[in-house]
Amino acid sequence: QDGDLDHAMAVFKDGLGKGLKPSIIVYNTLIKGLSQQGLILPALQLVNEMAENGCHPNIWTYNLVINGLCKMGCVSDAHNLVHGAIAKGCLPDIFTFNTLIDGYCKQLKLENAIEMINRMWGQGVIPDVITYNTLLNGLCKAAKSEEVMETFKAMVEKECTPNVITYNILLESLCKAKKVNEALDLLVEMKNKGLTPDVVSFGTLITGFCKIGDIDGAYQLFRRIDKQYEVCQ
RNA sequence: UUCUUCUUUUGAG
Repeated sequence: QDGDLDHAMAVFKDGLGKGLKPSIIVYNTLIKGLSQQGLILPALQLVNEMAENGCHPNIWTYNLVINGLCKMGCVSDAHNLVHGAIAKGCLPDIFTFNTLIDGYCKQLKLENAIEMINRMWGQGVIPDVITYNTLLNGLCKAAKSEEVMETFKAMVEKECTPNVITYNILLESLCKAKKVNEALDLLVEMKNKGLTPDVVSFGTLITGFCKIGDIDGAYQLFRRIDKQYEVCQ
């Protein structure tokens, strides 16, 4: 977790040398660390070796490497690894799909992202709030504000309940389209839905007001943060 | 007593 993989690997090898049997959790932890640092080949090497020590990679194991690849922007490699996982009997789960969808969205390959969502339905994996948030964020970053709102409606129709992160993305999308007043309305709407705007909600709005040069509006929002915390405490 | 996925804000050019 601190990113000190050299140390972690040293301890791991030391344990192996002393005849200790690693658990799959130990493997997954190491694979996560390696993958997050972009050390994909060493990570895959562990994936290949672990069976020898009685630990068979599970879908979590593959998800960690898939995530590492996606975060590096190597989404097609990630997609290939999904097929590798399937070949080893590990079926993609909601995490696999959400990770890949985020990878495509971060590359603004939105058609690919949407295609993955369709494929999820086909495989009986139901898109969840994270799936929709991920796609909404991709559409937002691509400045497709109309499609953001359409997708938001679609998720509600599919009985997927938006959370604070959903609204934060919508707020950013509206701010990006310079529709700050609609964003303020949305702040009210989220409260009506029982959701409490958080520090990201306000930060997003304040940035939006600043970008259109409305410093007074930004400052008023800033002062509202204090009020909200007074209510909470 | 969590091994995996989603949101805002930064600098330089």
